[in-house]
Amino acid sequence: MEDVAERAGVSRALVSLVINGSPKVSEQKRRRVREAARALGYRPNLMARSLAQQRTRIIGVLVNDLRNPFFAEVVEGIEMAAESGEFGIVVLNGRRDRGRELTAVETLVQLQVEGLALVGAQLDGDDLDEITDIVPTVVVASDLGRPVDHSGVDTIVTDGRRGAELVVEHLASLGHERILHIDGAGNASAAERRQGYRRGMEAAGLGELADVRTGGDDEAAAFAAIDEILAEPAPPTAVFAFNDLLAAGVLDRLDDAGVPVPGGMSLVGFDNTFIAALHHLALTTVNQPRLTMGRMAVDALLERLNDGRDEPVRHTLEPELVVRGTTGPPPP
Amino acid sequence: MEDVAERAGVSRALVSLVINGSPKVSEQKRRRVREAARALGYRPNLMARSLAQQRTRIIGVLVNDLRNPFFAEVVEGIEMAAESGEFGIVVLNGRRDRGRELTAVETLVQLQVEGLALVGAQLDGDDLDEITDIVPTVVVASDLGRPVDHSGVDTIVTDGRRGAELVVEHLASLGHERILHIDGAGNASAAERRQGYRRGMEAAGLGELADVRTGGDDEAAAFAAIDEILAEPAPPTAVFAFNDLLAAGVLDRLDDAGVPVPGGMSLVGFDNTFIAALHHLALTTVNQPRLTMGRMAVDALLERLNDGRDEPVRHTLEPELVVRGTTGPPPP
DNA sequence: CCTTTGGATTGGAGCGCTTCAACACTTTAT
DNA sequence: ATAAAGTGTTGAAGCGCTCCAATCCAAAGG
Repeated sequence: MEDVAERAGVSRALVSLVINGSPKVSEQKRRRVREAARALGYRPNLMARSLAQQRTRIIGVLVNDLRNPFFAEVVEGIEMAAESGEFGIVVLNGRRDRGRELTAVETLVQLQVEGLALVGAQLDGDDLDEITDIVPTVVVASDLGRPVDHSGVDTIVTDGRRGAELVVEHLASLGHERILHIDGAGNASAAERRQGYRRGMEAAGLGELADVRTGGDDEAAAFAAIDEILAEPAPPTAVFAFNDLLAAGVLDRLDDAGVPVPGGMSLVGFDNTFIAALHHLALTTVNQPRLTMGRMAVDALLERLNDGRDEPVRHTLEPELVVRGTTGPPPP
Repeated sequence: MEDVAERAGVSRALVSLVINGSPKVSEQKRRRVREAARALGYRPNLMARSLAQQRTRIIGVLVNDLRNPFFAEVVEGIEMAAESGEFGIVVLNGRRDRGRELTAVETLVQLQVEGLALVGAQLDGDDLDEITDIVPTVVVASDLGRPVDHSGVDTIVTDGRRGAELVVEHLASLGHERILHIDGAGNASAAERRQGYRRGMEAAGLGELADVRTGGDDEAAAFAAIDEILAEPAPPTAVFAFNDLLAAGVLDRLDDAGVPVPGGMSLVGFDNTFIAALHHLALTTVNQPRLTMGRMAVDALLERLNDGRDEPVRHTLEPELVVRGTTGPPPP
């Protein structure tokens, strides 16, 4: 910067003004500074700028698992919204490991991000106790354990309970009774969907038959559960899997075992990722508006940052059942 | 930091030493500083630290498209390797837009990243002219236009030419002659695969029948091309798609049109993403070792950063044909 | 006893930028 | 003509940290 100033015959302060597009700089000097900067290949140092300016214009994003297309799309939504709000984002990947999530959040805070978006994070309220009154936080696609007492935290979720209920209603209306749920284990939104499943079963008068097996959040997690149920005397006629990835694993395993879908078994996923839409899978699933969720997350942060809102906000989006080819009437 | 120092009854310098784990601090003061830091909820400011230290220990990653599981996994490989090399990464998403890629690279440079990894980037040598002698750069899963004259750039690729040849060999050996390639349009590695396809066709004595249509890099891009060829008098008996996502789109469209696969048409993808492995797709494809590519990319950067290497290096990994269920003999 | 030695601690300069009060120079109003 | 009100520009302080040279202190050596 020094060099640019010298070459343009002005002060460092003036260079700063030009770089930041201040209106009160004469056209002539502006041109000269621009030219000098180009000639010297000058690039402002973002670290120094942030330090001096006491703000970074960065939103930190912690994502549960980048390989899951669902999360990847939420992140894209966040990115697009951040961009139009003149913010950059830094994405850190928890890679399905809670410990890593914790250190990632710490890193983001130290990076002085102005807002924090946790996408599908496994962290709970206690983990975030200190954090949330340092930096505005929004939790997307999952939920903290204790909803109300974190006034610094906003929440954007699809109603997983309702989503699960829709699934059960759909299956029950097709005539299914033994409907099994393979859950998301410790996953962030697993509890909610389990709960919705149970309620749905009860509402359908099938409370007695409710049965939940431990799954996880990727294809492999489904294998054990499927092997198990197929070995039982009275296997279910329908399976509701925690998410699309898991459902894909179920589908593979059923295929291995020679069980036709939906002829021998109906199957439903969750998320409506692009995988579900592939004709050869044609997975019945529950849609979550991913881009919208991302956008709303950023909006929530921006309201705090720009408009000074300070009470927590919670947006619950409506899930939507998407019926495709993996559900049908139970076998006779 | 000031406050911590005061509370612990030491100087700011000593606090710095403790935070950075210097060995020459008495056990007693170390404890007192630690305690004061905890009590005050002190968090070091990474920006200030980087500025003072004149290094960030950050590797910048620019990725073509986060929604493509192939790239997402390469990034995971990079992340894991960076972590064990004591580096952090900052991921920016080009979202399939070359202009955005350009500004993303600029942002990363201004962020003072110590190394730059471009994953599937569309940028070419000219775009990177200035950049590469500011910061060590590695190009992964794609290729710059001019290979040799960028001494600051390393390259990690799977041999796309060979991969495409393998595909054609496979199809030809099954008896196919009218083998069509739906390409990746302007995509980074599209040219290479086109070339391999052409070579393969010639080697198989099918040079005359070589036919390339414009595709893209996601499912939707395939639709027009498929509609087009199905309307022709002598449609191909096999399609080689630029990547798995595109192949999935092809599969859907063929399904719509009632063309059985592989009975009526054989289909091959590229990348061997998890989608290809789904039983219901069972896509024949070409494997790229994604995690390995990510790791090698970081290794290349680290060699420059830590060991001072300064000649360019190029690692070409061997692709591997993965035969699944979408290829078979041509219809009679 | 004084000097060395070496480990522990500190003051202060400096990293590259922003920003604010102060200044210099024009233009306009009086 | 002079004061008032802009316009452009600049010097210098300060952002939160690191790190070097200087200092301090206690133990060891002469």
